[in-house]
Amino acid sequence: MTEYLEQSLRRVVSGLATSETPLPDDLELEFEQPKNPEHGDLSTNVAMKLARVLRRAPRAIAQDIVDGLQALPVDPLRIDSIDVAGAGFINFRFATGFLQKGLSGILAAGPAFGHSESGKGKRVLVEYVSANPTGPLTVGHGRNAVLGDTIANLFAACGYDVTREYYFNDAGRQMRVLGESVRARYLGFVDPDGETRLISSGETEIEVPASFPEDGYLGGYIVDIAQQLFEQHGDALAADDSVEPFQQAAQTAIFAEIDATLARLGIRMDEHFNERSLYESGKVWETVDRLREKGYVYDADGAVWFKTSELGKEKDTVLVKSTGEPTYRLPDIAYHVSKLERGFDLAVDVFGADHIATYPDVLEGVRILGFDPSRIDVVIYQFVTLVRGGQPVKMSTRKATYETLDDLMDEVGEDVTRFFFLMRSSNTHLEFDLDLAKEASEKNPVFYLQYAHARICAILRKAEEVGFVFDDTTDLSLLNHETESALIKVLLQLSDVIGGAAETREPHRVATYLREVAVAFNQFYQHCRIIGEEQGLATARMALARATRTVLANGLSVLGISAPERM
RNA sequence: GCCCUCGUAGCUCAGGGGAUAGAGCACCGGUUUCCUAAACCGGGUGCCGCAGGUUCGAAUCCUGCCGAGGGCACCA
Repeated sequence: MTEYLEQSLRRVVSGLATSETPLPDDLELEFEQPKNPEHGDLSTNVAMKLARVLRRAPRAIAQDIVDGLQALPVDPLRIDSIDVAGAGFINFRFATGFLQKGLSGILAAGPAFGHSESGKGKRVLVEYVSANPTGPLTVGHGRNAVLGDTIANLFAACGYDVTREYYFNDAGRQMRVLGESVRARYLGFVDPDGETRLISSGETEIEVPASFPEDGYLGGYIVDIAQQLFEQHGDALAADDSVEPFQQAAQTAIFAEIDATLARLGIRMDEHFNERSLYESGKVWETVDRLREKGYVYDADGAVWFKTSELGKEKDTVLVKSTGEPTYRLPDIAYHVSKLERGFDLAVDVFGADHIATYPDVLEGVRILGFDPSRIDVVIYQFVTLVRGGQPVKMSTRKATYETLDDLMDEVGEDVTRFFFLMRSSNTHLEFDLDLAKEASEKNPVFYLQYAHARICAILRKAEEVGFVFDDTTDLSLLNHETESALIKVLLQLSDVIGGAAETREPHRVATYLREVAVAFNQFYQHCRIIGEEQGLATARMALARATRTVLANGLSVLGISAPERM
C-alpha cells in the first residue's frame, strides 16, 4: 500500500515544483500510521516538509496535493478518502475492499504470511551464545542465546540465507584451568585421604584437593565429571601429569550440557567455530603481517602493538604479548575477516555490554584489511537481573545461588524464558520478574498471547463439532463491525513488523506487536459471536479468526515460542 | 578522567522529529442463559532527569550538567 501511495504522491508532488522553487532531490516521502484512528490509516507530512522550500502555507500545499491525487485518480478500491488535517497532514483512509483483499491474502499465505523475500540472495551469519565450554550456561548467556536466535529467525523470515554460529576457544588459559580443576577433583577420588585445603567462595568455604588451582572452577559439575572419569578409568589417569584428558572430558561433557540447554530453548547452531582453527590455518599471524604491511603495527617492549591511537582511541593496543601469545583482539579480527571471506554479506554479533569496548578495534582491523566494516553489525544487550519478591536475586558465578539457564527454565518454563528475554529492547537493562514469570495467569504477557491463540483453536474445534460448513464463497464484506476492521488492520502489519525488527535487530518489536494483535482479537471476540450467527457472517468471522490464528502462530514462531491449541 | 547504554505513570517498560505521550502490573468499580472470564469495559494532576540549542513542530536530534549500569590490562 505505501509503495502504491508513494508512486502516486511522487507524481503529484513533482508537479508542484517551479523553476524558482525546485524540489530537493533527496525528498523522502514518509508515511506513518497515525496514533489516533480518527486521523485515518496512513498519514504523510510532505506538505509540511515542503512548506519551507515552496514558501507557502503547509495546509495550502496539502490541499493542492489532495486535489492532484484525486485528479489522478487514486484507486477507489484501495483508498476510501484523502483529507487535509491538523497543521498540514494528509490522511488516507483504506477502502474496505482493500482490507478484505488483505484478509484473503493472509489466509492464502498461511504459515508464510508475514515473511518476505527482501533478503533473498543475501547470506547472513549470526554469531551468538559463544560461551567457552567452562560450565553450564548462565542466565546472562540465556539473553544472548535467545536474542541471537530470534534475530536469526527474523532474517530467515525475510528470505536471507542464515547461518547460526557458535564461536569458542578451547586452547586458552580458561580451559587449562578447567582441566586442572577436573584433574584435582579426580585425584581427590583416587586418594580420598589426600591433603585438602579451603577456598573461600563468597560467604562460604569449599574444601578442595591440595592440587586444585587457585582460580579453579568450584562448581559441582566439575566434581561430577571427575567422578565419572574415576568410575571409568580408576586411577589409571593419575600416573600422567597431562591435563589433556581431563580438559577433553570436561569439554565434551560441558558442550553436551550446553547443547541440551540450548535444545530446550529450541536453539540449534549450524556451525561451531573453534578459535584454534585460526591458529592452525595461519590466519592469526597472517592478520598481523597484513596489518603491519598497512603500517598499523609496530613492536615495542617485546610486544606487538596495534596503533589504535591513530584511530581515535587514547592508547595503542597490544595484539601479541611479550610472551608471544596473542591477546584476544587479534584472533577476533582474524575471525571477523574469516566471516567476510566466507562470503557472508552481513555478519551480526550478539555481545553483552561488558564487551562493548572490544569491537571498535575489530571493526578498525577489518577496515584496514580492506573489508567494508558496515558488513559487520554488533547487537549489544545489557545485563539481566532476576527479581524475586521485589528483591534482586544474587547471581554469583562462584556461589551456586541461582545462576544457570536450566534452573531458570525449570522454574518458569521455556516459553516464558524466551519471551521475557525478548520483550524488552536489548539495550535496556532487563529486570526478570520471577514472580510474574511463574504466574500462569492473565498477568503474564506470554500467556495472554498463547491464550488468544488457544481460544481461536477452541472456536474452530467447536465449529467442527457442531458441523459448521466452511463454504468457499466467503463474503468478507460482511465484516464491517468496528472491531473487525480494526483487527484486520492490525493483522496486515505483520510483514512490516517482522521486516522492521530484522532491519533494526529488535525482536521486542514483534513481542509488542503480538500483544496488539491479541488485544484486537479479544475486543472482536467480545463484541462479535461467530458460531450461531447466520451462515454468511459466521463464515466471514471464521475467516477472520483463522487469519488471526495465522498471525499469532507465525509471530510466535519467529520468537521461538509455542502456540498451543489448548490451555 | 575517558568511552558506551539507559533515565517516560507508584512499579516494569513501549514510543526514538509530527496531531490529545501509551501498555502491562498494582489499586477501585462493572460485565458471563452464549464459541475458553487466562477475557472484556470504565477509572491517570506524568515538570518524558535538568538546562540550553536546532526546527513550522522535540519525549524523540545536538551540547552541557545530574543520576544509574557497564567498559576503559601484555585477562577472556
